Amino acid sequence: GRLRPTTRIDTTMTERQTQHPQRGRAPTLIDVAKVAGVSPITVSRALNQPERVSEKARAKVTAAVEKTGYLPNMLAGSLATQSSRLVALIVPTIANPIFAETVRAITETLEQAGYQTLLGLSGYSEAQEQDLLEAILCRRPDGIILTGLNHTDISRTRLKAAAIPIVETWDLGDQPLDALVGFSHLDVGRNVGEYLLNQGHRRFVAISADDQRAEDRLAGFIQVLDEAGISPDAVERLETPARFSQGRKAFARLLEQGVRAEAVYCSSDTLAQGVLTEARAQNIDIPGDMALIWFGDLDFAAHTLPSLTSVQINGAEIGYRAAQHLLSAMTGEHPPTEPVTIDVGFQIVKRDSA
Amino acid sequence: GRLRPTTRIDTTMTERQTQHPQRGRAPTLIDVAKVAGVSPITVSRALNQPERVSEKARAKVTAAVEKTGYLPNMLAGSLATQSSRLVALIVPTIANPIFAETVRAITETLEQAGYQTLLGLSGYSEAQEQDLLEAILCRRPDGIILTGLNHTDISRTRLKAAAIPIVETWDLGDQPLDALVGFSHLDVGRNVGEYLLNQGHRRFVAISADDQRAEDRLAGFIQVLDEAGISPDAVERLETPARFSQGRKAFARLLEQGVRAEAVYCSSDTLAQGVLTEARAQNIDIPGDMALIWFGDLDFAAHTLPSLTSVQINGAEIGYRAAQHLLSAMTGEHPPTEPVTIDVGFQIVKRDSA
DNA sequence: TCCAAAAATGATTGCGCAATCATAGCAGCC
DNA sequence: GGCTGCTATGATTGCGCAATCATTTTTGGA
Repeated sequence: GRLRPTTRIDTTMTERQTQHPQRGRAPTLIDVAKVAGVSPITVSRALNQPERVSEKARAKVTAAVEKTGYLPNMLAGSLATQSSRLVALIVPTIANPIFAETVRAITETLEQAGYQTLLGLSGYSEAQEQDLLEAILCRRPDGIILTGLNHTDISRTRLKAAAIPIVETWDLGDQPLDALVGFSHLDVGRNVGEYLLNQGHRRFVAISADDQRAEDRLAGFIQVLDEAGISPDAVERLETPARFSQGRKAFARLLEQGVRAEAVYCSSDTLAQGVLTEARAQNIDIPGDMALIWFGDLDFAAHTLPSLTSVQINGAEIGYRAAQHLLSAMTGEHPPTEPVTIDVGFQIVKRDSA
Repeated sequence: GRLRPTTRIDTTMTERQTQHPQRGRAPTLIDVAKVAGVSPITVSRALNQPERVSEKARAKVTAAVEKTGYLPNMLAGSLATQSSRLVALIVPTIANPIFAETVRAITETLEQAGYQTLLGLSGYSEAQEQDLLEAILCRRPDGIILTGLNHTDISRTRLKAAAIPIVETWDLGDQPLDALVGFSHLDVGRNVGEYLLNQGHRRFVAISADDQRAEDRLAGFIQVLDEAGISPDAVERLETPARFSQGRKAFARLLEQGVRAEAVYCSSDTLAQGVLTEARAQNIDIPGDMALIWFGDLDFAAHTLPSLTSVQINGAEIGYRAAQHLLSAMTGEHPPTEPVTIDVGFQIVKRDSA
C-alpha cells in the first residue's frame, strides 16, 4: 500500500521513521530538517539559496544532508517551481557521427548549466517525432531542440501550446517555430556544383540519400548544373539511412550500366566510402580518372588515401550554439518576441580526391 | 507570482480559467473533468485504466481531452505514483558507433514499453559518472543502465541507496551491483592471440587505447602470447578516445623504429583504420606482408579492400537485453534477490586481413 | 418486484518541495 | 529605551495527479 497505516498525527510513527530513514523510503527534506533541528524550509533554502541562510544553519543542514544521504526529489521540486530543468532533444539518429557530435555538445553544455537532456531518436520520420514529442512534453521540459524544419501539424500545435523555447537545428528556412541554428543545404549543393564546374568537370553522377535535407542538397547541385546547361549523367537515390554497402553497390551498378563520370557527388560519408572502395576495386584512380566529393566530414577524411575533399560541417558548433541560445531563452535573458536564426555555414575543404 | 490572486473557493475565477484553458497555463485534469462533466478521478481512470470506466464516460473524457489539448503532467503523476517511468543511461561516448547502437537499442526498447531515457556521457571518467549519477538520481529514475563495472565508492553507495534495478553492461565480472550484460574482454584478447598464433604468426604488435576494457583485452592478448613463450615486439598505448590519426601515426612511428610485425592487433576500429591507411601508404600488403585484426565491427569492415578480420560485438544485442532485463525487473517480474549475468559473447569474423 | 452482487463514480488525502506571507531576532540610530 | 529597518526563520498552502475508501448506480436472479 502507498499510504501510511496511520495518519501523520501519530508522532510516534513519524519519529520512528526519522530514526530509520534508510528503511523503506528515501529521506526527504523533512527528515533532514529533523536531524538538523531546523524547519524544512530552512533546509530548502540552505540548498537552493545558501546566501539567504545563516552560516550556522547552513552548517547544520550540510551535516544533516551528509548524515542522511539526502538527495532532493526533483519531481516534487519541479512540480512546485513549474520548471523541470529538463531539455528534450530529438535527432534522426546517432549512428551518424556528426549527429553524435551535436548531441555531445548539447548534453555537455546543458549539463554544465544544471539541465539534463532527454534524448529521442526519430529515425528521419515525422510521425515518430510526433510520438516522441507527445511522450516528452508530458514531462514538462523547459526547452526543446529539434532537428530540421519539417514537423507534422499536430507536432506544431503541441509545440506552440507548450509555450517553451524551441530551437530547430541543421537547417535554414523562413518559417522556424522559434529559434533556428543551421546552414543552407541548397547552398551546400550549389557550392559543390560550382566547385566541380570550376575544376572543369562536365559529366556528373550524384548519389544521394532520400531524406529531406539530402534532397535539398541534391536539388542545389542539380540547379547549378542546370544553370550551366548541364544535366547529370545519373542520379541515384538511396533509402535513408544510407549504408556503406549500398553506396558501393549503387556505384558498381552505375559502372555496369556504362555510366562514366568525371566527378561523383555523394550526399553522405558512408556513401562516399562505398564509392571509394568500389573505385579501388575496379582500378579507377581518384582523382586521376574521377573526382569524388562528399558531404559530412569525418576525422579520417584527411588521412585516407587519397585524402577526401568534402563539405565540412561543424556538428559540435551547431549543438553548442543551439544549447547556448536555449539556455538564454529559458532563463529569460532573451526576449521571446525576437526570432533568432544562426547560420553556422559550411566549408568545402579541398584535399586530394577532387 | 506563482499563486493565484484569489483562493480556489472563488468559483467565478475558476470558471473563467476553464473558459480559457489555453491562456497562461496548460490544462489540467480538473479542466478536462469540468469540460467532460465528470469528476477528475474519472478522467484519470479513463486515461490510465480505461477498462474500469464506462463506455459513455470514456467517450466524454476523450472528447474533452481532444477539445482542451490536454497533456498529462508526468511530474505530478510520478510524484503521486512514486514511479517516474524514466531510465538513466550512462555510456562513455556515442562517438563510437558501437555504443551508439547500444543506445539506440535501449531507447527503442524502453520507448515501446512507455519509458523514456535520460542520457549521460561519462567520457570514460568515473568521476564524471559520479556527477551524472547524482544529478540523475534526483529525478528518481525507475532503473539505471551503466557501462562497465568500475565506479567510485560514492557512486556505489548512492546506487545501493536508490534501491532500484541496475544493469551494468559491456563487461563481465564477479561483483556486479545487480544485473550484468556483456562479455569478457580478457577472453577477447586471449581469443585474438590464439587465432593469430594458430595462423602461424610469431612476431606481434599491439596498439591499444588506455581505457579499462581495452586494457583488459590487451592483457588477455599478452597473456596468451606469454603462455606460448612469446612477448610482443611492441605495445603502443594511446589515450582514450583513440582517433584515426593517432593510430596511423603510432604505426608509422613503429615502422620508423624498425619494428616489423607479422601481425598487428588493434583495440578499436579507428586505430585499425589508421594502421590500414599507413600500411597502404608504405606499400605494406595486407594480409600478404602483415596480418591485421581489430576489435569492434563496423558495417564497412566487410566491404573494405582488403576486407577486415575483426572481433565482432553486437552492441544492439547488449542494449536490447539490458533493456529487456531492466523492464522485467522494474515491473517486478524478476525476483530482485536473484543476480543475473548475461554473457552475449563475441565472435572472431575471419575475412581477408588476417 | 425486490434484494444482493457487481460495476461505476466520487470525495478526500498525500506524494515532496518551494512560494508566499508572517513573525522573531537584532543591529543601529536618535 | 523605543523606534526603524533589516535579516533569519517558520507556518501554511498549492503544484497536478492517483490511491484509498465511500457511495451511488446498474445488473442479474429468484
